[in-house]
Amino acid sequence: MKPSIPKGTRDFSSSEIAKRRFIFETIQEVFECYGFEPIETPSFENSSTLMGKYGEEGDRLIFKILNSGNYLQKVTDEALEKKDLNQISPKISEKALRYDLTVPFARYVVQHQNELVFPFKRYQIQPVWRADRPQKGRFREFYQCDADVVGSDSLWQEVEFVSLYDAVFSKLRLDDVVIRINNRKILTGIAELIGAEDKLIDFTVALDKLDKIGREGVLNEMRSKGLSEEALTELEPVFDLTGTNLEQLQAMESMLQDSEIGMKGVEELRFVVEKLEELKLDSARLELDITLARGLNYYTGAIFEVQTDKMKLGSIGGGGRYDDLTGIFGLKGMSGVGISFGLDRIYMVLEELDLFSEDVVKKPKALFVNFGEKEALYALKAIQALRRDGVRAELYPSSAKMKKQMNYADKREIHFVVLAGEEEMNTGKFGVKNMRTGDQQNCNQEELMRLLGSKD
RNA sequence: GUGGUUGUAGCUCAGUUGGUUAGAGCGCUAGAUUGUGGUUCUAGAGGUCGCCGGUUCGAGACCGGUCUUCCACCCCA
Repeated sequence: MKPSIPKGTRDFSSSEIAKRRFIFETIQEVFECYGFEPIETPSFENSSTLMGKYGEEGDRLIFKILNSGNYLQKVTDEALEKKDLNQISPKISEKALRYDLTVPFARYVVQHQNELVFPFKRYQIQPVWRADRPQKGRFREFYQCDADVVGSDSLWQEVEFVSLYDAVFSKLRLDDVVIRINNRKILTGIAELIGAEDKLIDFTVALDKLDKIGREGVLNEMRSKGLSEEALTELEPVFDLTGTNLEQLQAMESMLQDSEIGMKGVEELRFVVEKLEELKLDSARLELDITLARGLNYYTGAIFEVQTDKMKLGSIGGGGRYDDLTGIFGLKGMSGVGISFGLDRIYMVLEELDLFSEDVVKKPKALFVNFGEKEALYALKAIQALRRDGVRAELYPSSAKMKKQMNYADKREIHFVVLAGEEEMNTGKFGVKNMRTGDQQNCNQEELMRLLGSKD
């Protein structure tokens, strides 16, 4: 049997782990700096918790877990005969793998509402699974790093999240990141204005594709979804928006005069944009984009999407406000807003741009050559002392040929090889070879500690 | 879910209109070098050609199916 792993999953080498950890730690540090506290939820939930929360498309992409035991027991012969999946699926599968972190979080908030202090700020860094077809930057198992606040409808939270995005990407030295921002209320307002409220989802999904399929493409898609020519004509000004964020908002304001919800959206966006102009971003750019829609249908206010033009890849982060996410689990009137970082895509970008510094990968500092039982014991005494000082040191496990041991050190890129044979033992010395320069010197244990204990 | 693409040694890949025993580079193991890695030289090991079926006297090559890789769409981080 040829060993393999499932489609869309990956093994990680130690150097990849080191780099991934660096990203995790950076994000985690910033999350905590902004006052978020960690939680974790199970990797699988009851199907009923997840199903129906991500739209029809989402349901298809949820990994369902087959019941244990005789999972066909509850299925009627009739349903089986007809191969009626909608009937069979819920009977044979009652659990499903986590599809994102937001819905489990909503469940968590409702379930633990009495123990939480609101506004509740949590972050969560865990893998999620999607039964998607893998392609560039798209995996079936990947990590999301989420931070959300529930129990506050303050727009300052939106301001904080944009600032948080900026802080993380600045720390990762990934500059020229674009944070696109929009507000669902504006989209609703536009739909209202052109008389397409009932087709809000189709409308926003089509509009979102503007940069991909162009103006005509968008109009065609809207036509095919049943929007009237009249509506499309009224939409024209949206495509012609230009100028700064505030100028565009100005234009939207005059356009949405007759839509109460639209005006609310403009007002909200203006608040966020204005405050961030005062506060200044470090390296990211905040860009108002009226065409930004994002598929998830629970967003009701601000929506964010983070992209980098340094690499052709989907978004590396996204988020938004949802006024009633916990409502479906029975807790009404709880507004939440949150953002997510796509770790795996950020990794790809940093790798592509060669932004990982070399020292994220921790190599052992010293390998002691094994010359035999007595010498090995002598070496291990020094190794123990080094380890107490936090120096990564080890002994070659067997007294193999010198060439083999040296070769081993070389391949693992170990900085120093320490040689202590009979002669060194008798004089209490150690031969230390620097594998990068090839220099070799004799020293006593004290000097050895100083040499290997130093930075690099 | 739709369309395309890929699969030959551990890795990267050659392999002619179908024709004997399927190759190269790198890597690996050993030796040259019994206390010194990288460089060099020599020798060696390593392949049911993704899998199943079909066409043929004969298939790594052609046909069908299936799995896999990567890419695009849908959708998304």
